[in-house]
Formats: sequence, structure tokens, C-alpha cells
Amino acid sequence: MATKAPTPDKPRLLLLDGYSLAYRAFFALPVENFNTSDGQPTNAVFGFTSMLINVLRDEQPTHVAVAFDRSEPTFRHQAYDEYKAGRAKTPDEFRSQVSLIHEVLDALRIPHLSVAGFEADDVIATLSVQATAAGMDTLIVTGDRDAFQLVDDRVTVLYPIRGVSELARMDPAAVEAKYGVPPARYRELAALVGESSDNLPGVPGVGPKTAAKWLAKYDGLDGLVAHVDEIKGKAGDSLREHLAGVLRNQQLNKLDCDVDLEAAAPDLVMGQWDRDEIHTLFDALQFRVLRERLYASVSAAEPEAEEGFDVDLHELEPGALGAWLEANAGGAARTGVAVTGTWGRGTGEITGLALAATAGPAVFLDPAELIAGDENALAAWLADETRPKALHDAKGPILALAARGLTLRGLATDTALAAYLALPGQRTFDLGDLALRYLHRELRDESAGSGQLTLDGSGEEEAARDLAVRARAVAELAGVLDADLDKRGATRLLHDVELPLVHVLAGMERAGIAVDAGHLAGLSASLGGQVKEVEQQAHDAVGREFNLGSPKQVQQVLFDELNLPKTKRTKTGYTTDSEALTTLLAKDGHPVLEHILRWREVAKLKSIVDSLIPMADDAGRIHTTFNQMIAATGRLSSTDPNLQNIPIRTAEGRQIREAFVVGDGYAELLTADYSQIELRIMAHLSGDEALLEAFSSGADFHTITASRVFDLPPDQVDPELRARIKAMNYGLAYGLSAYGLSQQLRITPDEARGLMEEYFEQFGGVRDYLGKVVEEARQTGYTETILGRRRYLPDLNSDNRQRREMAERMALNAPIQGSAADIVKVASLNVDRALREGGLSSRMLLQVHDELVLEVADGEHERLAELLRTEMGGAYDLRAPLEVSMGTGRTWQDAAH
DNA sequence: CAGGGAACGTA
DNA sequence: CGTACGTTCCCTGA
Repeated sequence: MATKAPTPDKPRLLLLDGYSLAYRAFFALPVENFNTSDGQPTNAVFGFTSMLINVLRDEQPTHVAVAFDRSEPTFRHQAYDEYKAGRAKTPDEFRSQVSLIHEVLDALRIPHLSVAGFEADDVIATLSVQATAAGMDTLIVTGDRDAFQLVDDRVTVLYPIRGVSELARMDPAAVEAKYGVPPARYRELAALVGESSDNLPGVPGVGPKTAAKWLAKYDGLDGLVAHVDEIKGKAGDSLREHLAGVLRNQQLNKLDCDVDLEAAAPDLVMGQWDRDEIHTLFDALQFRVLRERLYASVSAAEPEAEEGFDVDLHELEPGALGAWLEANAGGAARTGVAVTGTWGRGTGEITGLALAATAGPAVFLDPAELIAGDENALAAWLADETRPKALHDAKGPILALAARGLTLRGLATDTALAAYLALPGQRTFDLGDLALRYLHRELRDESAGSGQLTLDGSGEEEAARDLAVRARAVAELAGVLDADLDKRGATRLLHDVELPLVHVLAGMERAGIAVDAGHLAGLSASLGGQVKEVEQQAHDAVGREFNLGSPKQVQQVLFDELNLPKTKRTKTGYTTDSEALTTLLAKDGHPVLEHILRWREVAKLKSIVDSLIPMADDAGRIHTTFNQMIAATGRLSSTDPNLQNIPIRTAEGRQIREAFVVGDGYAELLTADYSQIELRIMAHLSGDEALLEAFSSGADFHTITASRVFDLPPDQVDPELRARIKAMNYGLAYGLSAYGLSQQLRITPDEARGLMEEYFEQFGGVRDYLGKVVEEARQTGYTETILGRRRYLPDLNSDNRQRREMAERMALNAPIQGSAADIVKVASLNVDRALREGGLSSRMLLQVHDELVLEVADGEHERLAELLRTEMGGAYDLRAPLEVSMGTGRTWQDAAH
């Protein structure tokens, strides 16, 4: 995570054109999304401040100022009556925001300048010239292209493209690449082409290309004027006719570099801003996301003390570990534990282990060299609940320790999990990154005693020190993350749910699930035969061989050779996905389409089967790895292999489920899943009485809701109507649009819109709830689940419509999907506890989002079913009560219900 | 040989 | 122009 290092040795001046940027922001951000509760529009303030914070963060200037235009006429108006004539009147909603922008700048202690008779650009030009003279670099942020004439080696313009979040970096090369002339000639080009926003017409029929060509040929505008009679063609006539205008433009678009200012460039030093003042102002503006971004970038702007960690690494005599632990890790303070080794597939191996608290000495242990007494001391300490430990991503080490017969208890925190709860959108939580982010320290050894140990020379000592540094970093991070989680209201979620869940997941990974190798081999063979057969049929239907697995070749066959109608575009061509091919099949009916679809189906199944076969261990069991820190919503994910996406939809797919079987020593498999958990959560969260009633009635939920929407008795709801409402019910939680619904149900968008309206007439509370979730998230910057799990969605305030709408769908889905994840996690914990407390031998094997798969021990069926009903059903008290359905059987498929 | 894109499996 | 994932395969470009 290499953050761009600030260059404090070189002063950098940042200049912004306040009015032009605010105006951009005003039109980029939909004003209806940016209002304080008393009706003050804030989209321009928000957009301007957002840009400002981003540039401060990314560019780390040492000096800064914002220039504003004045309302008085400038020297340009005096020279040309029509200057900027015909401009639309400034909207009132915009004007009221200008003074708010001034307040923001005051609170940030950023000077703003304006001079009667001059435009902001003249002020900026003057300051940039001063800055260059003073040996400073200058960055100009403006939406006015006239500033390009200022660009040189020391002066760069950042020009907003598309909204307020993206800036084009215009250095001399970029200007030349874009306009075909060096920055110094930009004025001449603009004079020829004209600038409509300033009401400076150029030469009709002459664009940037022609203008650049002329300027290059005649070495600038003066040369062009001197040879104006030589220019041929229409463009030449046009130029001669409008030459006076061109010369006038060139006069007017020259920026004045000598404006009288109160402050000189070197005076504009970035100051420290007043936190209280910012809080007060941002409270009034109801900015929450920006406040956090501002503080995040402030700390980033602070010079990072990139020190390492100082560890006092003790070398222990054999047999001394017990006493050392008693002295240095025997209290109630958390000890950081770092482990090297390998883990996965439900097992692992420890190759090194280091312990270090936030202060005091550290120790490194090589498990291969531990004598029995030390091994016992370590085992006792690790298993001691009263000796709190902090680890970073503990599940792997727990598996590796378990493989050695060691049990870890007293896991007081896991810095990776804590960071996940703080920043759930991040995909990786590298210890080094977190140390840098939270501790401003690098993961390196800085102790003076470094190199004095005699651990056997070479790399061994370095490895020991590195691990000790990691243990120390974990211990220190633990404290900082505690505070961060507390601030975010996630402390209980960590301690009551995620941390204990680590052990449950490790248990499931260790257990694995048995597979019938013979069955898998049989499937592979039969699917392999079908793949070959269908491949041949496809080749025959086309008349040549091609790779069915290559979308590119499939496209070529379908659209180039068979000339079938084009489908929806992808980035690289036209889609050949199954939906599109099915539609094509209905239209054209070419036999190859059927073969391609069939081939994809069997090839996919075969690849799943073939990937499972080598995964089984000697005992015939497959051990997945559950990842607890990937999904932004709080769900688990499963990898290596992914056992959360084993086919179930088709009969052939279900054959794969038959390969997952009960293991030796157990009676059968049991699956227990929540019925419609997400819809129940939606009913609970929205409090929609009609929806809640549909659940409490006990009848088929989709039929009941359909009967309400269509005003029919339930027994007259046909499958078609039920299917439509089922699609609505589920689609709602995903942010389905009328268009999307129409696509899915193959009805017109108008019909879909009508359907949605009728639905909301009955279930208005759902609509209100979904709208409210998004609005609240826009204000606070995050959504929250029933257990307080947050998801941060800064894009809710994006000026890019596509990104904003995507974030809105995420915002309304996250509390629903995330709350379901919360509930299943709580249920897993409760089931695990009840199994232990009840002394049952049955065990959990898998979690598939709303389903638990268990292995039932002999004679425990009844007790287990009862236990699951209690623990899963009672995991959380929803207004639409949780309902659990179960099935048992020899295979996973047989256990379906 | 890494990484992106397309396609498709699940909840 | 419906959320959340992981895997496989092909293809491209260093």
C-alpha cells in the first residue's frame, strides 16, 4: 500500500477557481439529493468541498488559495460589449450556496481572493507566475479552459471531466496531445475556434484540428495573419472574413498576470484548520461522509513517522518457557501472537510462533525444537482461557495448532476481523497495511539489539525478529482497533459473533464432508461422454470444428458465419450467454444453439465434478475454507473448493449433491434451512403490517401476497400470477427496477410498472422502508444490519449516475442480506454451543448462507432436530418469526426437503 | 505467466 | 437497467 510520498522539500501551490468548480458541481450532482432538512440546497457546496478534499489528499499541497469571480464588469466587458452575453441567469439555488462555500473555506483556513474588474483566472494567472518565480510548483483546478495557456513545466491544470470526482491532469504533453498545440499556443487556438461560454465566436467551419494545423504551418497566429491571403478553400475565406473577431478573441482570452493582490503566492501557506468550526459548519450543512473523508485525509496529510517496531527478543534456554510465560504473558493484558506456517483444507503446520505484548520482551519459538516441558507449557498457556491473546486472522493458525494437538482459547481479538468490521468493503487485511494505516508504523525491526542474538546465524534470526515484530504489531493494533470499533458501534458484533465464530468455522473446516469417490468418478465419466457427444453435434451442425469454450469463437460462428441476429453488446463483442442464446433459439431455431447451451451445461457440471475429485483427503472427506472477511454484506464465502455453489437447480446438478454423503461413524446428513429469511427480514425491518400478516397467516407466502395484489382469493392465484409476485418479492430486496422486472417476466415495462404500483398499493410500508434506507445511508454514509454491521457506501453521493444507482441498490440490499448473515452466524454459534452443552456427537459441516448441513450421530436424530429448531428458530426475534425446515438422508441430495 | 472478461454455479 | 460470492476457461499483452 504505497501511498504517494509527500515532497515537503518542494513547495506546491494549489489554486482553485471557486466559481467554475462550484458551478460544475451544481450541475453534476442532482440537487434533490442534497438538501438540508430546512431546505437549503447543498449540492454545489458538497461537490466543491468534495473536490477540494480529494485534491488536498491526493496532491498534498503546501500552499493553497481559491479565487472567485466578482459580479462587477471586468476589463473584458469594457473591451467587448458582448463578452459573456447570452449566459443563462444563475439559478437561485446556486447563488445561495456561494456564501456557504466561503464559510467552508474560512473554516478550513483557506484564503479566498477576488479582485474587482478581474476574473478568477486572472488572479490565478498572477499567483502562478509569482509561484514559479518563487521556485514553487503550481496546480490549478478549474473548469475554465483558458487556464491551459498557463501550463508549463512548473504549472499543471487539473480539469474536471465527467462530474466532480475525476480530474484530467493537463501538463504540457497532455495539452499538446489533446489540442495539437503547445500550451503557449493554446490562446491562439482558442481565438480561432472560439469560446461559446464567453460568447466569443470563432471562425465558422474551423475546429481545433484545422486551427492546430494552421498554427503549426505558419508558426503561430502572427504568422497565420501575415499569410492569411494564402489560405485556400472555404476555411480560408471564412478566416479572412472573421479575422477581426479572431484578433479580438486573442486580446480577450489573454489572462492578466499582473493583478494587484493582497497576498503573494509564498504567503498562502496551508494552515491548520479548526476542528470545532468544521464540526459546527458540517453539522449545519448535514455533511457526514465528507467530514470523515476530511479527517481521513488530514491524518494522511500528517507526516507519517514511518518507524518500525522495537522488540526485545529473548532467547530462552530449553525448559525456560513456562517461567517466561508466567512472567511475561501471565496477566490479563493481551499478548500478541504471530504464527508462520501453512494452513488450509482443514489442517496446517506451524513452523514458527512469536509472542509479544504491547510492552516488555518478546519470544520466538521453533516448534520443531521444543522439548517436551516447553511444549506442555506452551500448550497450557494457549489453552488457558484466562490468558487473552490477540491474533491476526486466527483461523488458519488455529487449524495448524490443532493439527499439532494444540488448542487455542482466550482469543480476545483478531485484528483482521476487527479491521473487516471497520472496513467491510476492503477485500484484504494485510497486517503491514493495517500497521501503516492505524499505527503509522512499518512492519520492520528497529531494535538496537538487532543482530546481537546468536540464534544460529543466517536468516533464522531475521525470521524470528520479523515474527516478533508481527506479534508486537498485532498487540498494538488490537488497542487501536478496539477504539475504532467502539466508535463504529461494532464492539459487540466482534466479541459476541465474529470472534467465537472463528472457532466454529475452524471446526467445520476440520471436519470436512465425506464424498463418494466412486459416484464422482462415475459422474465424471458419464458427463465426459456427453461433453464429447454434444461437441461433435455442435461441430456437425456448423460444418467445422471450433472451441465451444471460447466465447470469441462462438460469437464468430453465430454472428459472422451463421449470420444470426446480434445480441446485447459486451465490452468485446456480442453476448452469447444462455439467456441470449435461448432467446435466439426461440427466434431462429438453429440447432447449434441448442448444442452450445447443452455443452455449456454438461461442461460446467463436469468441471465441478473434476475439481472435487482431487480434493478428497485420505479419509475421503473434502475440507473447504470459509472466508469470514470477504463479503461486504457480512456473509461468509467458501473457497478451495467452493461448497456454497454446488448445483441444485437441475436434475443432473443434483446428482453431484448425491456424491456428498454421510461419513463413517455417523448415521445420516441433515440440512436445516431458513424459509424465506430475507423476505421475513424485509417484513420485520419495514414493519409493513400487510407483509407481516402474510407471514403470520402460515399459508404459502407468495400466493398470499399475490392474492392481495390481484385481489383474488388465494385458491384462484394461478402459477403464473404467483411467479410474478414471487419475482417481485425477491427482486425488491435487490433494488429491482420496472425495466428489470419486465425483462425477467418477459412483459412490457409498462406492465411491470403497473405491477409494481399495484404491489406497493398493498405493501406501501416496503416502499417507504426501502426509500428510507437509501436516504439515511446517503446522510450517514453507511447502512446497518440488525446487529449493527455497517456497510459504507460513499458512492451514494457520486455525481456519476450509474455508480450512484448501483450504490443505492447495494444500500437497500445490504441491511437485508447482512441481517440474514447476522442471524445465520448467531444460529451457528447457538447450535455449536447447544451441541457441546448437550453432549451430542453430531456436528456442523457446512453453512450455505441460509442453510446448515450437519452430520447426525447415531441415535441423535430427534434431539438434534429439536435442538436445531430451538437454536435456529430462536436466533433472533423477528416480527415475522423465523421458520426452519429440515430434511435428512444418506446424501446431501437425500437430505433436501 | 498474470490479469481481465465472459460465462455460470449458489443463496 | 437485480444483490452477494468463486471458479473455470479463454485470450491478451508483458
